Amino acid sequence: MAQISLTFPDGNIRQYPAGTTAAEVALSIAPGLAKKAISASVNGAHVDLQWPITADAKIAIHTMADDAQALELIRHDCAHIMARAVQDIWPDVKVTIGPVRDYGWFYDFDRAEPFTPEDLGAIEARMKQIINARDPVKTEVWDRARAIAYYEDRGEPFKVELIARIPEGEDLRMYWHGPWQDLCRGPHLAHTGQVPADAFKLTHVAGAYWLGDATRPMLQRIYGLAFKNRDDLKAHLTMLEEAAKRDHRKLGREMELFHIQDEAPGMVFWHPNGWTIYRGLEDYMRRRLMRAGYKEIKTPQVVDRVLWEKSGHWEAYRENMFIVEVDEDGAREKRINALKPMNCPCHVQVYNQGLKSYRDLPLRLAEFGSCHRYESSGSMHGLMRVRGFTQDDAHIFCTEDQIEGECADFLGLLSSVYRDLGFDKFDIKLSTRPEVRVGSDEVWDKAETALAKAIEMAGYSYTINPGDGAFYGPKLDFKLTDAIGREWQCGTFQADFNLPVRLGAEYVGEDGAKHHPVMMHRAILGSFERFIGILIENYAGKLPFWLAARQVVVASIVSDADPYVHEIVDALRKAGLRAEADVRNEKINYKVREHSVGKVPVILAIGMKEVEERTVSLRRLGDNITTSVPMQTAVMTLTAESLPPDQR
RNA sequence: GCCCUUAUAGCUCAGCUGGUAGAGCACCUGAUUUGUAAUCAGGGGGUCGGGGGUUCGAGUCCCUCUGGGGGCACCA
Repeated sequence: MAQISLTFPDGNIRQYPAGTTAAEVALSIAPGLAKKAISASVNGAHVDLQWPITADAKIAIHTMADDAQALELIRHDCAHIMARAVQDIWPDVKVTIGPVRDYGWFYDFDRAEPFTPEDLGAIEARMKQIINARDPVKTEVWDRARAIAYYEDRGEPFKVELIARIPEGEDLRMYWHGPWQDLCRGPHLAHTGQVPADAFKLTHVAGAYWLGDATRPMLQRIYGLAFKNRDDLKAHLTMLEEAAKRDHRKLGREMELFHIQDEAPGMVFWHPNGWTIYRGLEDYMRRRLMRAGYKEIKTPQVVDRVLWEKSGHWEAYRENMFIVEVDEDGAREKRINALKPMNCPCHVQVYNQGLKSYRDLPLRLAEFGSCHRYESSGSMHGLMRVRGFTQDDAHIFCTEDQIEGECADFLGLLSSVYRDLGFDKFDIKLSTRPEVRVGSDEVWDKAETALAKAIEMAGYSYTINPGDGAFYGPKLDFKLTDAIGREWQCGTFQADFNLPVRLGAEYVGEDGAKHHPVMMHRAILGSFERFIGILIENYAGKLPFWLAARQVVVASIVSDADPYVHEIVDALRKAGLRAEADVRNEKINYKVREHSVGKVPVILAIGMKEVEERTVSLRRLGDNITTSVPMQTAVMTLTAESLPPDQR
């Protein structure tokens, strides 16, 4: 039998007969390792222990100590065990697919009746029985005809369709968890008992389209979570509870920031507190943009459909536009307008006023543009996805040669803004030319290279999404990471070779001829609504002092202190701080609690001692220590702290 | 838009198998002048998201519309 040589992580090389399994390799090293082994990596591919190794390779044996591999196997086996449990209980349910995802897995089933929460309990119980049975996991490679015949015979049409979608020449692997069988590319654990019986949980049921295609049947998806041990599961559940406490919809109500009501779904009613935050953020962005050489403009919200037809939006996005009809006296036809879904066509109109020279470029037009999009009912979510929103939008009209410089400047601005707002980490994704596109290959080459080069020069790394660019140009997407590790796509920088041509934007070049500029669409926050939602969740409502709606509450302890309380509030307000007096007839405990719950960063408590000494008792949110400071010192300190980051 | 689910006082929630609604907080009034996360007492407040139906009778069952939530699809 032919020999193969396997290279271990420590550099050791050993010879084995071809077809040796990873289990046999582990046993050849040490019986202890064989016992602990759960899977192996062969040339970087994660495979199960039964996998025959047929050629020279690098190999690593994994144990439960290898988190990434262990969790993948546990979650993947959970998916199979759950599917088996479901078919044990309801034999007529059809199975489809069940991948590992996030902190667990899901599995999609075809079943006439949806699963109920009680069903989940029954499934969990059955899963535990399967785990405790320690059923062996077996695998075999089947040929297509046999696999198709098998599934047709068993009445599993989704599996038959899956097989048809697997490329010819690729092995079809069958897995058995005890008597239950599933088509799967693996890898899996050696027996069901290796899945910790107390470290998984079925969380919820949801509908999901077969193959993610809205024209295909809707399946019943069950989501589950799985970890290596009970404590990890508990820690994750606790984390989820913590995340729920940060929910901006909940905090938005508690902190009296905004509300949304039935008569205007997806539209925000900003309350005084919320609007203060909004304005703070807008003022900050305006200063940053002005400093970076942008010119602010304001364009109409209601625009005749003619413009949207010219820009191409009418054809592509009419379904998602709010239409405004006007019945003008004597007019044969109603005039049809649309609420603008985006600002760019209007910005081109501003650009088009007056003849532009190459000397005018780059021209950076910014707008806090109020846009409306008729988002589908199921997609709306608090502030995160709304129908009426305001972008920190701008369009840079420039030449192809200026793309790189503009991109570099934009990167500098974006990273600085994110840092100021408390986000130190963000990822960049470069999406390159799709199959269907406008513009010559030379222009695409130039633009893609310019974007990549600008990122590299700035010292950032990026990933490429090949073919994911818009038809009109390549783009960068920026995803920031929040305090609890969630990612939010906010910033974007997109080249557009199309719209300037469609809407006739031109400039006179050095050569005296007319050219179309490139238009760079760009945003840093994305939408103010959504970004404020992200800020609230990132800070769990405890916004930085400069953004907090109510910065200071001055609370009296006895009513004899009221005049002094008002004097302090006046002094703070005169210094530009957002301060309020609380002279209600309540105990200081009550006031401290209420304003702490309301996330007020600073509470000044005032009793007779403070009145006599002309001091304040200062307490910061989250601390339960108080310090006694002279009133004037407190005003000065807090004033300094209240400066936005760009003004310090 | 699709699947599931949900909609009871300002908020959070209770209301068994159908017989015309309760609690805590909030609010108002009074007492209390209080030292850093909820002082005590009293009071007002909802016809149960809208519409339709079944029934002698519906918050409670059915249909439908609207909104919310969890996902899927969508996201210029």
